[in-house]
Parts: sequence; C-alpha cells; structure tokens
Amino acid sequence: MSDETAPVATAADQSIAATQETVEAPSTHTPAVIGVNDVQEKDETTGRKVFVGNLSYETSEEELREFLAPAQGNILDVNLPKRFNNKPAGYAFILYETEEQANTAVEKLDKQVLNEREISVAIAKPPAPKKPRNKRGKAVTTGTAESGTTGADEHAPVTEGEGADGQATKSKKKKAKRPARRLPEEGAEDAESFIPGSNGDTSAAQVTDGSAKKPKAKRNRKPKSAQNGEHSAEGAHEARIDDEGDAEGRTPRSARAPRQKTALGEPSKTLLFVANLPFSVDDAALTEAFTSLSITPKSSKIITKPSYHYVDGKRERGPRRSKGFAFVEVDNEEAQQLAIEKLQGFKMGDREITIKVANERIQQADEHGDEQALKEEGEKEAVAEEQKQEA
DNA sequence: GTTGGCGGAG
Repeated sequence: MSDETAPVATAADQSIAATQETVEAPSTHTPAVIGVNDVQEKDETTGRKVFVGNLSYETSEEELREFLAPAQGNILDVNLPKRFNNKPAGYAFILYETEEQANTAVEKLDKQVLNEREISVAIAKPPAPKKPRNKRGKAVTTGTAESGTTGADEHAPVTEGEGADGQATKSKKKKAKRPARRLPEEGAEDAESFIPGSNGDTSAAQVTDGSAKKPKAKRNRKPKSAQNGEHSAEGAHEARIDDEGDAEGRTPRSARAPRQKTALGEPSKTLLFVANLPFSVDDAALTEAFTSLSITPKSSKIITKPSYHYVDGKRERGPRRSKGFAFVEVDNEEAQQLAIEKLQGFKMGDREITIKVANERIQQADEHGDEQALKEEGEKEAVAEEQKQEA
C-alpha cells in the first residue's frame, strides 16, 4: 500500500545504495563494545534496527514512514507495537537494510518533531532477554546474564560528524528511579550471609542453630539441589546470588530449587503439545478436532488455571480457565507425527492451532517434595482443589 | 507515555 509514500528508489538513491554497498564495512565498529560478561549474541538485526520513541498515539505507520523519509534508508520493516488495550505503545521499531542507514536515521531524525512531539530516534537495544515470570509476576531467575551489562550502552557509535553529540540524556524529572527494594546499602554485605560460597546449604545449616541472624526466615527449605538432573544439565549452572529475593527476608532465590525455568524433559513419542487454542475449547472439543482427522487421542487435556474475582474485597475462585494450550496423547510416534502434519494450523474457532511434539514432563520431585515447591507459588490451594476435582 | 515479537509446558 501507499506506493506513493514509498521512499522511491530514485536513480540517486540507487547510486547511493551502490556506494554504500561497496563502502559498507560492517566491521567498522568494534563488536566488542558490549559488556564483558554479556554473553548474549546480538541478534542479526541489531544495529540495523531503530527505535523510535515518544510517538504520539495517533501516529500511523504511514505518517511514521513519511517522517522517516528524509533519512532515506531502505526500510525493511516497520513495527508499531501495541499495548494490551490495543492502544499504540508509543514507539516503533524500524528495520533498516544496513546499519549505515539506521545510523543515518538516528542522526537525522532524533529529536525531530512529529505530531507535535519530539521524537526520539535511536538504535534499538538488543531484545532484552525477558525473564519468564511466574503467575505472581515475580521475575524468575533464569540464570541469564540479565540486563546488567546492558549498560554498555550506545553500542552504536554513530557514523561520524557531530553524531556523537551524546544528546541522549534529556533531563528527566527523576534522575533515576531507585531500585524499588534492593538490598539496603549495608545489605550488600548482609547478603553475604546468604552467599555461602555454595548453594546455601551451609546457610541452612547454620541458621538452624545460629538462629538469631534472620528471625524472619521462617522456613528455610533445603535446596533440593538440582534433582532434576536432566535440565540442570542445560541451564541451571550454579545458583547465583540474587538480590531482591532476600530483601524480603525470604529464602534467597539462590537457595531455592531451580525449578523455575520450566524444566522441560525429553521429547515425547506419544505426547503432543497443542497451543494457540481458543480459550473456549475444552477437552472434548479438542479431542474432536483430532478425531475429525482420523486421529484418536488417548487423552486430551486442556491446561487450565483458576480464575478469580473479588467479592467484598475478598478473592473468590471462579471457574477454571483454559490457558490456551493442551497436551494430547496418542498411541505411538507415528500417530504423533501424523497428528502434527494434519493438525498443524488446524483452525479452531478463530485461531489456527499449533501443534508439536511435547516434552516429557519432568517429574517435579520426589515424594511429597513437590508439595513444597507448589507452596512457593502460593497456589497450592488451587492446585490441591484441582487435584481433588480431577480425581 | 520511550525498547516488541515469535506465546505456551501439565
């Protein structure tokens, strides 16, 4: 659409492009600007992607493209993310063909005005490794390097000229929001009491008799150190000290079971993971989808979660709601493969389901161990009931 | 009101 607004590859442009091609020296800037520990590989598009912020909510893609036009880059993609409400997020990502073009855009367009707003244009940060959060919104330690080193900001040394004007800092009202509840200053050392070079086993032991230290730490559950051997192999590493966690007086995450990252087991030969289901689909409907294609599941299980609503300020449990995905068991590997072929993209309601080989469930823990684990989620009641119901 | 998505794992 809007061919007329397109950058129009004029002869001039092309020559420019050509020039760039030859001149293009991707190695110009040292790639190693990133923080030392920053393990993450940069995405292929990093450096060519431009973040455009402070957009008016009314700004359309078309307007945005016009705004970008003066910088003349070859835009491969424009993305205007939205928020939950479907409201524009107020920023955009522009993918340019080359870093050169991206840098040019930043130089020429940053701080320009669009729809009466001063737009900020910058090289987009590499996608933040988003920490999976559990239901209560607590960030879960994934063992990823995390943002920390991201501080190696401005990996994009602007081409040249006055580009390095470092106008980045615009006086914000707040200088910096202080970390909500980090360890108190002394806390740094305080933390060390947890740090026991190893996993906190020591701390657990000590606290047992040492008592006094942390009256608050009611329960120190012993870290069932990586019992889930399988997945510990891939991710868990060693436990790391995780601030925030103990700031609350609770067991530091470093001492908790590495259960978080959703440990996944081996690929199953009979189990299927089905996602993107409409929330309205239930077990029966899912089963039927399979049977309609001549595959008879041994079982179909939509994964659900409890829903809650509030009455008089009190939380009450409502019917369980689908989480939008399911596990379906079939007879054998053939059936499994067949199902994937036949049902991939199968339309249910208004969605096309995705289906793939499921990973074998990793057993939570031994004996009643998982009871403990669940308790951490603060959902044990719900789960308990669930079990009752389903028994 | 300033850094997404392509999800999700009982």
